[in-house]
Amino acid sequence: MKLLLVEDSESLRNSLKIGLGNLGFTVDATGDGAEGLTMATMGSYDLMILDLMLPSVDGLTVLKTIRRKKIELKVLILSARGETEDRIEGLISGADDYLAKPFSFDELHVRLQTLSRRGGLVIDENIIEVNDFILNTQLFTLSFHGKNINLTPNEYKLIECIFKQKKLVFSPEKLSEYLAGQYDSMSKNTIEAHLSSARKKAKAAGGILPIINKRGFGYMVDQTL
Amino acid sequence: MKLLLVEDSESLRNSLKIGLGNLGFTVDATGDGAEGLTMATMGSYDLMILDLMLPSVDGLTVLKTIRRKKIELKVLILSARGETEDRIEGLISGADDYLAKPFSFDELHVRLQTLSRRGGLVIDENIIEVNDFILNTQLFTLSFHGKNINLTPNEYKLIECIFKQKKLVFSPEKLSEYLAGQYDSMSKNTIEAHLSSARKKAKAAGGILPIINKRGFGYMVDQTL
DNA sequence: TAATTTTATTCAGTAAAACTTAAGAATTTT
DNA sequence: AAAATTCTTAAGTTTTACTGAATAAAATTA
Repeated sequence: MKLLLVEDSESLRNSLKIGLGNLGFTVDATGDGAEGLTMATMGSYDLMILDLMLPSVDGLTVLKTIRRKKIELKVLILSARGETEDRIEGLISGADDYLAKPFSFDELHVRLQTLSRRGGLVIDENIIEVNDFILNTQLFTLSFHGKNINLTPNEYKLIECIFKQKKLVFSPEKLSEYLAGQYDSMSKNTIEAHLSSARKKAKAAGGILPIINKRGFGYMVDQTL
Repeated sequence: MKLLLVEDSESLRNSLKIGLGNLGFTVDATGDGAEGLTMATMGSYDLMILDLMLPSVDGLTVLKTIRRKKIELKVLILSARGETEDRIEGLISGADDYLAKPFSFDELHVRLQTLSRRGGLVIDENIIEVNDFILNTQLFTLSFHGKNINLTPNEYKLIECIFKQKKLVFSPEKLSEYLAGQYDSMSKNTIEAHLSSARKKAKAAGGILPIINKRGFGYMVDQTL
């Protein structure tokens, strides 16, 4: 699933690139309208995120050109000017969706999902979503609201194991076996320490890791949220 | 057994999600008609619970689209408008069943069972039902009318032991052995205390724990109810 | 119905499970 | 080999559960 990101602001561009990467998109990015246009023409992208405010060539012009050239591409417009005027003109010009700045990463995520579903595209089967946490089992990353959470291998494995089967309770023994392999094991406390560390990191990213303990039974995904 | 829940009201959606989860369904939920439609198309669901009143796309439209696309899916319609008019139009449009709001969780449960039986689907072999109590031996949960009852490990084990064999009387000694293992035991009174606590919790959830004492022999499922 | 026995409940002390933090060991990277 | 990261263990803390004694409530029997 290839995505082209055309966004002036370098900081936003970079953070979006990482966040969208975690969502399973292959992201190319540029801050220049003209360059974005040639990239859209040359590369075979499925989706495009297009800022209206751009140097060299204006976003609307880029969009109009793309549509004129009949390039098959879902375009999501991004704009700092939240006015209706822009919205309408943009959509008329052939945008598939519109998002006004400032926006949350989750909002963008939902829009992209809708866009790609509408087009019959599958984003990625390696993504597990729980609450607003996104686990990428191919990149081995966990993110929250587009923000990366840096996990150690064992922390990652724990979360993967639990996230993969949302309706199962994993006893510490099971988890230990999962982490250490069949012929080795680690203490219950080690599991606890890893989980604690992972929870701390999730908290630092602004979220609460949706893994709860069922005292006496084990750990599972928090279904109540 | 995958179930798709499309319901506008967030509170109802969440409580249904938990309740249906306890019944052994794997539940995905959304409040948006368009999203529900794409989910139904993409994911391989066995059952769908569909509210008629929805934002973006109307429930009936969703249903008609699903039938037109020949998606194999049992659909149960939910509606706040209890009118016959709707009922008929909905059923004609291809719904498999219809439930008018407000409804009890048990009513919904029965309908779903009927639907899944008709379709040759097995809900879950990890569910033990006694009266209106539902014990999920995979999630280690007990619920009553869709309401969760939080049990401690020993309380859970007691109920599991007794529920699993509805026609057997378990002496306190048997139960003690079941809880503590072969080489340890607990006093008769301890068993009584756990049971008492569990009964209290069940009562707080609005029900009466269907476990009775056969004086001089032990405990068993209450068959009279 | 009063006395007796059995079962239920409550409560408080004790025990155990889980969480956190920190520090040293093991591993990997540079 | 040094540095950095990660893993494991231990210890302290907090939370939750278990247990048994005391008491209350039922059921049985006399």
